[in-house]
Amino acid sequence: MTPRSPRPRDRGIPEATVARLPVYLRALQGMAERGTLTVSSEDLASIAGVNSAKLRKDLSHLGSYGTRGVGYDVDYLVYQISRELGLTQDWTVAIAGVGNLGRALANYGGFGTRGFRIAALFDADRRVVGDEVAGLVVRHIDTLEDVVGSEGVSIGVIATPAVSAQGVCDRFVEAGVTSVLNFAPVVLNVPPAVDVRKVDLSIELQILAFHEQRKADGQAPPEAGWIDATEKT
Amino acid sequence: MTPRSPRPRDRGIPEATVARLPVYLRALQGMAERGTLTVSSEDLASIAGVNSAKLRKDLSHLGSYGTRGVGYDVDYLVYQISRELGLTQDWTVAIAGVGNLGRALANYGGFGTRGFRIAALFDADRRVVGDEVAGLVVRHIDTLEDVVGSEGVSIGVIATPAVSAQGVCDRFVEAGVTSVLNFAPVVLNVPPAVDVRKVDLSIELQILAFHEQRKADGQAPPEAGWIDATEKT
DNA sequence: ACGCCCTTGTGAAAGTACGCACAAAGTAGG
DNA sequence: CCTACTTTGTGCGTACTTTCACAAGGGCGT
Repeated sequence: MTPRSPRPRDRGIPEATVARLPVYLRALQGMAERGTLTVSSEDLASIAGVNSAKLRKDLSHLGSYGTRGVGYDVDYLVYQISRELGLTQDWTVAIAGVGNLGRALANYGGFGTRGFRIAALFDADRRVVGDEVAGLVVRHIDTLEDVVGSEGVSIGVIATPAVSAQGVCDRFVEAGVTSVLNFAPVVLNVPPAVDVRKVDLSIELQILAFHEQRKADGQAPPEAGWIDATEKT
Repeated sequence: MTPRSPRPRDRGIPEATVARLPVYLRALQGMAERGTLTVSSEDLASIAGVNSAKLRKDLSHLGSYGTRGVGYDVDYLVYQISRELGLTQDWTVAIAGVGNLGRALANYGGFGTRGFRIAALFDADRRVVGDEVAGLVVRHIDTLEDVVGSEGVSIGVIATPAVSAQGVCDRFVEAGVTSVLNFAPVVLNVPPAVDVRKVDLSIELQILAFHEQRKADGQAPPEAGWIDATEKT
């Protein structure tokens, strides 16, 4: 059954909306810094690069925070979106893998303007362990369980080589981490209660290549064509 | 109008499918290296972390490359997906911004197992210009136009600070680049003929935080609740 | 050559997402 | 107070995506 959940408001915000809220938030924070007090859906949408109707529908999922004829109060909207995204509390993050990517992440100042605290950096390479990166001492990966437990890490970032990723992920999960951000080019296996998001540099490039090829196809005369192996060897 | 496009095959592959093809490709390349000859949609789907019906429908957009009762020939499928993604030709890439992230990208060996050639690295900081990174000498950003032209760069990667991103993007576009991969946390403005893809580290973390909060909400008793500013000041 | 079994390819249904267009609601000016 | 103007919030049609379920096709053993 469960005809109506007993919750006051239907908290079912669409995934697509959730993915755009951080974009709106960043745009709004920029406006707030510049002293803008209110903004219309039209203006904010144009800055965020989306359709204004979509923006309004997205925001309507959080509640009716706009004023008709005027627009949205910038500061208030920043607060509401932050709250919805869970940025009014601090999340503790640990990064595994201190190569160039791990360093880039560790130094990514402010990390989305507050909300995230990097508590630890891990690496398996003894030559790196002990180094100071972004104000933190790199720890050996074997201390992962201890540190995750004592620091209360809830988000694990994997910036290791592909072969180590699943192993590190398992250790994160075992230690109690329930969200993982994966930069390694592998599909991670996790229990259903754990969220994984993947960022894959080469996948993005390949998608661009696909569209790039399309453009070239359209402009070139249809003669050439691909050398198509009709035979399977 | 335009009831049927005059093209031989309907080349309209859904965006959602294109985004998954690189994942399948990587899984298949791994199998090929391990000597696997054929694979069923069920098995490949499970490795790629998707539903098997979805996998089959995705592949069906490329053509009927499977054999009923048997599965797909791994090598053949690798070739077909590569071809569709445009990886049978080489794409020339330039990276702007040689901080930690730019270095990580430059050193990302093989870059999706061939298909992409990094032709140049640019930076505005004279202390970095002249350094050798990943076998390339870092050039000053002011040589961007010359190099993009002479090297035939078609994909530009932006790994600069946010403030410089739009400027660098404009220069890329002006120099003839038609695809941009943006790692800076800004929304880029480009002409319609240019493709932009965005990778944003902090957005991904914020999405994770949202879901993390959800989990916490469900488990905690409904008492606490947020301190909700009912008044708009 | 036949029939069984396996796996693909796809029609159809269900679920999401998008964007137009407009009524509702608020401001501002007289 | 009333009218004109602005901008939100949303109902609705359309398009895309996912998933189910099964008929069609092909290999393999006998």
